[in-house]
Amino acid sequence: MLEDSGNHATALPAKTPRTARGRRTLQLLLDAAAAEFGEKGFHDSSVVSITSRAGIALGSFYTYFDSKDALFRALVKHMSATVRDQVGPVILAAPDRLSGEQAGLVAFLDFVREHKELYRIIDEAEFVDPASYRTHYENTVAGYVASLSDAAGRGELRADVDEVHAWAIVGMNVFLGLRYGVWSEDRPVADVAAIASDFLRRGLAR
Amino acid sequence: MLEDSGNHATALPAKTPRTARGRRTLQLLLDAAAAEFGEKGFHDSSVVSITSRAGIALGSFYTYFDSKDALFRALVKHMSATVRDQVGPVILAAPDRLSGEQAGLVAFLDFVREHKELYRIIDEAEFVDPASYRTHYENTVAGYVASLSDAAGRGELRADVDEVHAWAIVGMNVFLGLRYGVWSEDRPVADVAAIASDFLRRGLAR
DNA sequence: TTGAAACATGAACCATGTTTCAACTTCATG
DNA sequence: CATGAAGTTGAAACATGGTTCATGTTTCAA
Repeated sequence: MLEDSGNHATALPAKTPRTARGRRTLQLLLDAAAAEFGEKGFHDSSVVSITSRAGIALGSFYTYFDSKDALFRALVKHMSATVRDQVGPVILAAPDRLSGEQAGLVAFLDFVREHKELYRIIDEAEFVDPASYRTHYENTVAGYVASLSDAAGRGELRADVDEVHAWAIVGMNVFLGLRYGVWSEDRPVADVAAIASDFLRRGLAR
Repeated sequence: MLEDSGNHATALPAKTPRTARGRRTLQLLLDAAAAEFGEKGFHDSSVVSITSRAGIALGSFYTYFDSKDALFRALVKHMSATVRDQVGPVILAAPDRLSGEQAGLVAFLDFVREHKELYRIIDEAEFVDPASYRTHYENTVAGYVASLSDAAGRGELRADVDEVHAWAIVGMNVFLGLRYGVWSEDRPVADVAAIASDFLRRGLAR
């Protein structure tokens, strides 16, 4: 999925508001930006349009962010963390890694359907902020490698699990999210997850 | 992989050159654009920079393309077709679908390592030309669904292959290409393909 | 109540980059 | 080798949109 283990701290904007009014304005800005970037992408979005959508003045933007780039980066980290917080616990709660993966995929697809702007934003980070894009996936995969190794150690799956498997699974999940979450909802989330999970179960069986 | 079955015809620029000089200039432009877009992405690339890299005058650009967008679109279709032409035959030449997939992945990873700009360009199409991005992958998957069904019909793999499998495989290949083709060459192409292929073989076995 | 810090405003500034165009050169062909 | 079509040129027109700033308003602790 899309969770990573990046530091939460730097996800906050450089200029933390000190009053209730400030916090409200910041939230308006973040919501407007998520909608704007999700609809039009980074470059076709403008600070003018974001602030007008948020119902605040153009100049106020720079009270909260140093630049349009900084806002985008903050948003990427924020969404990245949100997905992780939504999906991570579901995987952990399962009795074993493989059924956890299935439950996690369900949670992920549900989340994506509720937040279709996720992909536009995360994917565009490849161009706006390449380093964090790469880090995002490397962290995600690192998490998979660790938990797959653990599961292998417990005898839940084949002993020779490899980093290649982890990248394959992440790629699979990302594309299933794009197709069955963002582009169309023509198949029930549970069905997609069941097929993917069965595929994975066989592929990783002892 | 990234091949699609889109029409070759529209991949050509609107203004086809009529002389040898024209064809040479067009090629200079396409090469310069691939390098430029690959390095800087669509928005940080400029027509000025592309033409200067190609060693031609700014104004000449509009002899060959109606706009910067049109050039980008032409390039996406061109690269898309190139990958398909490189990988497709390799898959076809194999004795069965599963070993074809392994050989195809090897060919794909080799190609990506030689053309690291591929991802920057194809992926950015999601923002510059969303319709063709989606079409690209839908066509790719449609090809997979067809050939997997055929293979299932021949008894090479499980009878209940689904579109979900195809999306999973495509996602897997895309991410393996990104990680082991573009980002790092720390593992031999053959090893990556062998692991992925074994994974797939088990997942799709009868 | 008060004053200093936080926040809000939007016109103006500024940098960048796409596209046009009219004058010019090279090419292909009868 | 003459002629029109194809291709070339780069300065200038044009458009866009990020960022700054001087001024005004609101908040909140003392």
